[in-house]
Amino acid sequence: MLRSHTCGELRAENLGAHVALCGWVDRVRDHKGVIFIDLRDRWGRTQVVVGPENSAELLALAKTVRPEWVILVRGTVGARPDGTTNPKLATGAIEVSCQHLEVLNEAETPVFQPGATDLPGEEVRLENRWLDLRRPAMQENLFLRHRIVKIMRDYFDDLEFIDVETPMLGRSTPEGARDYLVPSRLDHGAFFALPQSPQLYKQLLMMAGFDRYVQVAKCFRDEDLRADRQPEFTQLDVEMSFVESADVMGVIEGLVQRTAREILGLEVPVPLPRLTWDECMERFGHDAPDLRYGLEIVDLTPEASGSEFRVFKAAAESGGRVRGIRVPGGATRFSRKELDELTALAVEAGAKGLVWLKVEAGGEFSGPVAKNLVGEVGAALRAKLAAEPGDLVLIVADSFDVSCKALHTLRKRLGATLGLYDPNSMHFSWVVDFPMFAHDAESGGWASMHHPFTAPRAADLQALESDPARCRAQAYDLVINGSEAGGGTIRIHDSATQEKVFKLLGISAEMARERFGFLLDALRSGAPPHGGIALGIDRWVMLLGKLDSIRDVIAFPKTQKASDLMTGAPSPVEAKQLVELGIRTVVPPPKA
RNA sequence: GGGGGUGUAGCUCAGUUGGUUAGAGCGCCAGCCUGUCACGUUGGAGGCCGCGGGUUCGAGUCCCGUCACCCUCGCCA
Repeated sequence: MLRSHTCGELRAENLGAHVALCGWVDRVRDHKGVIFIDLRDRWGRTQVVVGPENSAELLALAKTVRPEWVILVRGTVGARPDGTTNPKLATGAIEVSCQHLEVLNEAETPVFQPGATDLPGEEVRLENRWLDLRRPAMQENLFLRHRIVKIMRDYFDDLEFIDVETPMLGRSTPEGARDYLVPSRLDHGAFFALPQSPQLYKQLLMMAGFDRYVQVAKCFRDEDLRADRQPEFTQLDVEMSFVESADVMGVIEGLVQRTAREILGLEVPVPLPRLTWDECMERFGHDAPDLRYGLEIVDLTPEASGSEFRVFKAAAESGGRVRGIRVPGGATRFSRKELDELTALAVEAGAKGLVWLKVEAGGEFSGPVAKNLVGEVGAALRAKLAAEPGDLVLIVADSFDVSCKALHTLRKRLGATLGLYDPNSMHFSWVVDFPMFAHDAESGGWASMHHPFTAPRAADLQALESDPARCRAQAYDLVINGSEAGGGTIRIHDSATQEKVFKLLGISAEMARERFGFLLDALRSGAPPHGGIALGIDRWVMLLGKLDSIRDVIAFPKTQKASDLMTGAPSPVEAKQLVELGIRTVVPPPKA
């Protein structure tokens, strides 16, 4: 070991100790006769002093040192003179009086200094990720990630879960997200797919009798990216045998509790709040609502259908809904321009428009369409909304889906701009009883809401074929602050039900046999009831770290176009490689 | 694929109505400086104004196209 201590551990107790420190030069303050070097490593920063008591050679050498050089310093821990201690630094009471300085490696002037105050743009950070990762903030993020994953592993180990690795090279399934494909060299024209999740493998591990499985699993989905979505991401994948929904949720609640306690010092009461999917859509318009604030959606369809107001009437008569949000005290908080912006938001979400109404001191509505909502209809609406003078009311009249989308968008915007919640607060909850199926716009048939292996509620088993839309799944999503932080289901454990579901999804018996024959066989070979969940580790770390981007908790993330600015991946490959794989590329001709 | 934002010195940014030689802070280089910690101070170097085309006497600025990055809708079982 080249060093005796790290740059973060020396304190007044170490006074007089002879120490050796290694690290990066964070900053140099050259006062000619005395030179201060801030030495930085993973653990912190320590001030090194070269002064008049040192030889001219050492002083001269210290003068040449530049930021980001890697140096070794030997010296004595000394107290800083009165008035020169630095309370901002953990090591600020002491300094190391240098007796020996060795340059382990010089550094070219860095594109940016990790110790600088202003953050470079993300493009520069990603191109020079090794420099970006030297920044204490980024190191903190990765330490946090490590701690969270460690808690997860310990927690499940305590509960006798077994960590099993599953293949990266698997079989492509056209359902779900787009696959990342890997060509087979030994079987030209055939491809592996990288896992979207280890779903089937973990189910097979249950059928193999492992009972409790856990894995920190890398997953791949070739879909467009967002601030909280990367093409490759990490899930804490969990599966259990002989369980019902409540058992899986209970286990995860224990993990939430332990993580919140150890990471945030927060006591989370369990069981966590549970909302059904239907309730979520009615009250919040979304299946992962942020429950840190109110602004709940109120259904005004019955009240509005009695009105002569064309917009409301049309929506109600065509089977749509009239729904609104009351913004307490909102009447005076929004300018006309801001109300226009809210309208634009609603329109962007698919709504034909937004009705906004202010409740005047006299109790009447005012606003562009208020004249349509006078008298009894207006009174009924206000009563349903519990609207009081000074309130703002936003109403969307449209199909249920559109009203959900528009009102959810508005609710989110209002919650943030009105500061209705403490951004540092954390709220955990469950959303349960998801529909089994949703209409698939592409095929016109049914598509799995979760995945094709999800078990319906026992009560809905009969409705599976007669009324699929009504079927609810034994599914549960963990929601943190309006973010889907995990989701799971109880799985189908008998082949008959599984075949029924495949059929409903338009997967013929032959297709099912070809793609999932092994699963159907395994289901017939003594499959225990089982279920599980997958937690999005990247999102957990982002949320617990109160960060805005998933990229800040991933060491080497990709851009929105799924490229790696540091390595240049993806890149063209040599023709020889393609020949070996039996692949010919079709590059679109350059535009004229 | 759609909508929005950004792109000017190594970094962060300013740049007026189209007008002479494109600026600032930080960083870099050099000088001065024995207690600083975002050290101070003096001087200096450093520009494909993302790229291509156009309009114009004249373009960082206006127009068209294009690329990259970010946010977002679709998409993400």
